[in-house]
Amino acid sequence: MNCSCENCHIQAIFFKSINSDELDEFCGARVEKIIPAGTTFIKQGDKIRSFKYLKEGLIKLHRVDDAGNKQIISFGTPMDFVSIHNIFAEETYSYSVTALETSTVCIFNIDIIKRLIKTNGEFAENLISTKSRASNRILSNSLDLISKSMYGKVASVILFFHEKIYFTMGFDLPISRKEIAEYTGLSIETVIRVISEFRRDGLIKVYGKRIEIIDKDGLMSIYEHS
Amino acid sequence: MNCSCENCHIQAIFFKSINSDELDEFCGARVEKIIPAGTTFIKQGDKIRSFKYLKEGLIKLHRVDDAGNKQIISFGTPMDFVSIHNIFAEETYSYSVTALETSTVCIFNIDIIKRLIKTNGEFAENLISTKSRASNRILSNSLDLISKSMYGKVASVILFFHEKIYFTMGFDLPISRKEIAEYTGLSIETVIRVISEFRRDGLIKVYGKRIEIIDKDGLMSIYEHS
DNA sequence: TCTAGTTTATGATATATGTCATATATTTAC
DNA sequence: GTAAATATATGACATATATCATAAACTAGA
Repeated sequence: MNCSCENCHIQAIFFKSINSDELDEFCGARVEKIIPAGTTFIKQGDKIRSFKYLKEGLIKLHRVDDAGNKQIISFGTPMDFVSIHNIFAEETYSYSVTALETSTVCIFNIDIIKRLIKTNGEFAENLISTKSRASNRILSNSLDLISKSMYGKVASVILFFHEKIYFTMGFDLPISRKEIAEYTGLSIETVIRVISEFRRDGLIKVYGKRIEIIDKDGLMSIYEHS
Repeated sequence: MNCSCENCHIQAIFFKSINSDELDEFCGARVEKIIPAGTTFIKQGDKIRSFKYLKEGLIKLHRVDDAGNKQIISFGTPMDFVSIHNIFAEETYSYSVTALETSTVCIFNIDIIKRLIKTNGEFAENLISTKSRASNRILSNSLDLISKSMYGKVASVILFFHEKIYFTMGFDLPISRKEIAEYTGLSIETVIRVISEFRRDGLIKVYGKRIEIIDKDGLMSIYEHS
């Protein structure tokens, strides 16, 4: 068992600073796990016992806030290092992680990561950069939502899946209207109504979860001008 | 010039891992600067040339988003390390920093920090923890705002300054109604109206910027139940 | 195949929030 | 100290958004 997977972003981005001895130690303790869509494989409140990396698939970060409201924090692709947001700050996870599509997760020994930080300065620097960029991205998306109207919020979700995940004009939304509501802070009915309005205005076509973007400039203009 | 300031959080929290030789090198290049209230000492888009730490005072992080809207990201006390959110992720700042009260900032050579990360593993680990906790706090506040009504949003601002900054029932708000609007995503008029309503309902007393909390439980209940 | 549950959808209506107008109070610039 | 700018405040009104009700479409499981 090693880390020689061809498409592994960890290798490309994260461990360019690791020498082959370190890589062997690191990957010797690696476990690869396939997570079926819909499975919650990290639970808010659980003790952090390992370092998890999304090798393939699509996941959502979500939490229950102090008032008991369910809330989606962000959506993640293999470019994101699933468990890095909490791992060095807290003993337990402050969010849950659920697979939206069948996903592959690599599970590493957390002590080896911590030892690497201490012994390999370049690794530490790369980890800090990667972590910073990932959390800046999440924060920026969250801040965007605060100041936008329901149209801007829903447009931002559609554009996110188009521009960051699927890259095509037509795609199947991997989340329900209810999840869009949990992400944007809108009510379900408002989300559905805005989608219907986008459809009536010829911005998108909708067939259940299937979305086809017809007027991308129009959507972007709505997103930008709230 | 050294780092022997008695109340320095950097020493207590951040540099417990630094030996005296490293401390000398680190602090030899330190510059201390007094920032008058209202001064913007980090500007969004500026190249990151130094590592800045808030020794004393109160600051706000703010940005102009892609659509050109002014937005306040968070408020910071000396417990926050001002420039760590961007420093290892980007070449330039993605936010501005302005003093809300007269503040003292310690400015360190950024290359020395980067060298310390590479040569001192414990320092690197402490930096990662500190940074994680700070950005988790900011994100959590931002997520809280997304799902709350105007009452919850304004209550959260009042409770923040009471519980995190001044600790007394009576205090002077360090920000204007307009800034509360920029932080919460509400309009100025809505912020003013909600504050007036809290006053009429006997939750707070208001004399311009002066706030006195009369019914803290009531405020917290509003915050929690939206 | 049927039933129960969930998801999507829409209308009617109530409430929350924004916009525009205006007035007073406060701060800033000269 | 005065004028101009900014901040606070409130009313009237328009628009955005939530809530409640209902129904059709779509799953999941027996």
